[in-house]
Amino acid sequence: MKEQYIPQEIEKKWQKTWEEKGVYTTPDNSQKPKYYALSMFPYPSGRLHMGHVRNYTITDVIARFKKMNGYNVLHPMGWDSFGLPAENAAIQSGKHPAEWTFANIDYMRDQLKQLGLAYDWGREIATCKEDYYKWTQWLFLEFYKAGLAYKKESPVNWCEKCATVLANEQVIDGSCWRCDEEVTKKKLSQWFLKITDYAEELLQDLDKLKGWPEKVKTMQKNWIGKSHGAVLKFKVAEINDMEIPVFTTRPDTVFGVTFMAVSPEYPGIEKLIAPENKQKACEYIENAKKMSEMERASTDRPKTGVPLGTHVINPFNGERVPIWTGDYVLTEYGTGAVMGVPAHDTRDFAFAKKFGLPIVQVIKKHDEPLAEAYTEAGTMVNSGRFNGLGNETGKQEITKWAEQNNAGYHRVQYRLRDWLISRQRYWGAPIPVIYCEECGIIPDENLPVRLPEDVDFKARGKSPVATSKTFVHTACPACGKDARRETDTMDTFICSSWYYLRYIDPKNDEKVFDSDLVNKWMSVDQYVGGIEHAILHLLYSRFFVKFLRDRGLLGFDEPFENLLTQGMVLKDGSKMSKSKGNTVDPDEIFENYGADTARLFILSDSPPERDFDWTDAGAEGCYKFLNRVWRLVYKCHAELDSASLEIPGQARNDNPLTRKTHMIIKGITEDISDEFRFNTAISKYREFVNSIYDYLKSPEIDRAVLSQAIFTLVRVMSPVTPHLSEEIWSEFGGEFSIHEQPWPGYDEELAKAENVTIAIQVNGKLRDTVEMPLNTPKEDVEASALSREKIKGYTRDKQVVKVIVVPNRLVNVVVKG
RNA sequence: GGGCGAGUGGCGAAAUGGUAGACGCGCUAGUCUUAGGAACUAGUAGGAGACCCCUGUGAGAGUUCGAAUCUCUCCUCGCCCACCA
Repeated sequence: MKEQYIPQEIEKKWQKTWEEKGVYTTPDNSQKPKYYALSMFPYPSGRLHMGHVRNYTITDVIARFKKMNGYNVLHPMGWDSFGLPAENAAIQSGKHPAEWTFANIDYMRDQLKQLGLAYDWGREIATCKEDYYKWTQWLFLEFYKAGLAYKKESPVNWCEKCATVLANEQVIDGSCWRCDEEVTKKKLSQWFLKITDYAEELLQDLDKLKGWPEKVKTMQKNWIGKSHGAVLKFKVAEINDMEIPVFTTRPDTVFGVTFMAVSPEYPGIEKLIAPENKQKACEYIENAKKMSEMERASTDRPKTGVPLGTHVINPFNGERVPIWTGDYVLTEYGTGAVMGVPAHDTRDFAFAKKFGLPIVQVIKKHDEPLAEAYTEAGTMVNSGRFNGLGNETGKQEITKWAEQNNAGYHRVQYRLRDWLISRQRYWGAPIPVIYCEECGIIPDENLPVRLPEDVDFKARGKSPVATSKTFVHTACPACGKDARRETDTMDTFICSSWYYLRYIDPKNDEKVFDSDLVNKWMSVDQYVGGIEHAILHLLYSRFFVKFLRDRGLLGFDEPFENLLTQGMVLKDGSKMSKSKGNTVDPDEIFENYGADTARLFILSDSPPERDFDWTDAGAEGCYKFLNRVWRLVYKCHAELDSASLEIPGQARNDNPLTRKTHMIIKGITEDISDEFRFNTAISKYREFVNSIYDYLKSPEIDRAVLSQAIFTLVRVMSPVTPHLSEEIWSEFGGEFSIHEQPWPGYDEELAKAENVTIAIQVNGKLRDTVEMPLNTPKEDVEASALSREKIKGYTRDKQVVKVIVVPNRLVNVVVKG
């Protein structure tokens, strides 16, 4: 054995050997129970960052641990490789997006290999490759055939900088999720997926996801945004046969309506404008259109609006109230119109105050006059026959009356909108449809519909695909006449909504995947990734699985059984970013310390869910620890006995190091299997190393005990530091590979200390401690505690009221006087 | 404005009703050394200091024999959502 720990040498060596021997190739047919460990696959941006390192190390340790615990583990990796940066790089450098993307993939794959990740590379996929996007297109057609993919003209989110539309989920604070440009509204004809058909199930099934963080479930729940209420219909006074339906969650307040407000984009709003209000109203509507999402959405902006000069009739009391338009009313939610109840809605209150509209209180709890909108529960007043009802009962009674009198109906409303999937970009999967003058929209079954090469990447406002001379014009598959292809591509989130299914059957060129095989492997037992995907990717993937189940392709409801959302990697207390100049380059760490140090450190200081602060000193410290382990093994390598490679047996239980060995195995096993507490598991590595060093100082050393301790150490370390462990293991004749050995077991009895320290409290304050054998009977513990000199000092002249004994832990003597 | 999470040494953190600060970083002193940012030994919550002792987990109250942990009120920070009727 070498005296020096040289990670760069041993890591390269073992990476090569593992690959050659196919240690991480996952068989589909195995007697062992399956375990699917999955990291969120990366966008091939150029090189790995520390967030990737953390994500993939966490999953890797889980995968290795499960494998050692007898599972047939599937742990694949691939590339979310369509997307805008490749296209921007093409514009800047003149390289084709594919060239840029594949170069990045090659570099990053190499980095992943250097990290020593146990991937089955035979299952690698890239969403930008034909053999993958062919099936993305096929899935689109499934949606189309099921009537869940449709084209519609509507106001959509537009990012000028990216020159494309965005889904609602991709608009963050009124800005583009990718480039931060302010998002504007544009009216365009676009493709949508009808995710709203699954709103209720997506909401209900959150309850099934016991292994998901509450936080993520809450975020999805809020995003889906289910609310119960009623649609109430108000007739327009001036126009026969025209009515304005409103959605409200507070039908109980309908007697408090003092105005009606419609959004500036309300369909048919022109008809509602009286001639004398025309100029002002049109001006206001025009203005609203020009405003950005950001401005529109701002809550601290004062309410604005103009009266249209027409009125509606309240079906409940026959009152005539004016119709206004105001940009606080959202076009896309509910019916695009609201009934104004200033007394019981804060927004309506602000609106009414500003424009001097009446405020009529109809829900009452106390007798004080209203200084602001009263939104709590109470009793109905000023509400005709409904007076005196509690407002919850009132909601039902009002809705019932509306239904009986054709004035409205109960309604469940969701906030979730359909998923806008068209993108006016090149580097994505083309939407496989053809437009024919005669036949209309015809799905193109001749897949893949390949991306053309003859395009102008600098095209703005339309997809670069549309500039291709060879792509656009085609023959209609139905009638053979001239037709044109759809030139938009799909949102890349479509590609990432099903990739975990393709890993299971990555080479299938007959089908999207073999359903039996997928049903066998799914669902993903442990999914690991960043919280930033809490809504977007995770919601879309759940939707895909439910849809594919309904198409008969899948036999389960949810893709991800357990979800771990890892925290960010920080440096000096803030998020690593190029602009702040506080990034750490994984390559540098590999070069200076090796992958095992990087892996050890990124897991060691914080639990995986929490943010992790990268410090150079901490990385250095982990490197020193691995050197310390190496030195320990080197120091006693002549003593080590390869007959003791097996799991420590029950012999020599009188030896404290044997007990420690069993205790450590138990502790680490529990830390990792319960909640992936790698940080506390790693602290036990150190504790164990310290104990072994201490043992070396004892006058007599038992070779078998020492050997068992050291071989146990490298085995429990092997998921975290695979190279170092393999090296030491093989050095002493351990069977190849250490990663194919079973996880060490332990003996419950031996994993307990012989003696325990019992704390002695008086009135809850610690006063003394006493060593006692494990499981000493209560009476003996009590007697010995009371006989201690120090305790006698506290009980003298006082009355002992009671004595509480917690076995193997403490004694609390309660005294009075 | 709403929702969720967190607040413990100089720092990362342990402990989820039972001895607060495991393990580590940093720091202090020492050993070895030409020297050391290497290794090893000892120490390290604050106060007081030979020992005993007192105080201490954001603030305050409560439940309990016993609270970092449970309950209530408040403060601070972080994240998510946000004119959703």
